[in-house]
Amino acid sequence: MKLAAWNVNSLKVRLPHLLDWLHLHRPDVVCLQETKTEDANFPLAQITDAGYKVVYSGQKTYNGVAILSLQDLEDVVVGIPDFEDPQRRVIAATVQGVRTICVYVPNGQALDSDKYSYKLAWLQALRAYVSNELLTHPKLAILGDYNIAPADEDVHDPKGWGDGILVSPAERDAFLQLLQLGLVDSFRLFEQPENSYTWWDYRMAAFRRNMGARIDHILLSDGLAKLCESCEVDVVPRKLERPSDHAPIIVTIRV
DNA sequence: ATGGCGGCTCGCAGCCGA
Repeated sequence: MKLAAWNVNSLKVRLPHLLDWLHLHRPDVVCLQETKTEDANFPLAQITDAGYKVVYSGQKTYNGVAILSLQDLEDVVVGIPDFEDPQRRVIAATVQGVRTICVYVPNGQALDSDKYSYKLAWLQALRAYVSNELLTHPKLAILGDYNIAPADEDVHDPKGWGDGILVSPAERDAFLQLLQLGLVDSFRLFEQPENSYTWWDYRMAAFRRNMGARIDHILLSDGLAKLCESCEVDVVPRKLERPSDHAPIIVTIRV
């Protein structure tokens, strides 16, 4: 079973890339972030024609998440229960017994911004949600854009990033607290190339120079982690014309 | 590095992303 996460930065613009990628890799489940698409405008026919079932929660301009699946999507939950949030950042569904939570964690903008406090509060709410989900779902995967680089090795220039957004101690602590619920960062289960990232700024030829950050993650419960056979970043779509600034990541689970 | 890019909006400039 292949599960993937991809921040597409506008589903409308990236639909051709996504469809090509679906046909090439045939992942069982794909979690999309930053669809930036209202539900009424979701490209349902194109996704369905590609052989995928899909659930989504979107809005105009910002945010928006979706889960695509070859098999049925059951017990769909939108948002974080008991957490008021007008921003469409979370959707969950069960596929073949795997509870799948698609997340688009707030960016935070800067440490002195209101958006940063929102990010930390949001992560706290996510933690409570996941903690509860683990009680009933031993096979749990949380896939998406976390907007957190967990360690210095996850940014191209740790000194340059300092304690800023994406790497600040409070954000990294929030990420660690998620792991401490009984989750693992699937990427680090395996030997990986040095300087592996999932996002590169559009500016400064950052991709060509591999000036990136690893901020997209697939966290697995212990029950899934022991069945996990691989985790890889696919940088190929980042090389296309008009790419998303994020690359997709894929895990393979033995089922 | 903090800008440069790119996507968005009842746009024609400014916000936001990361």
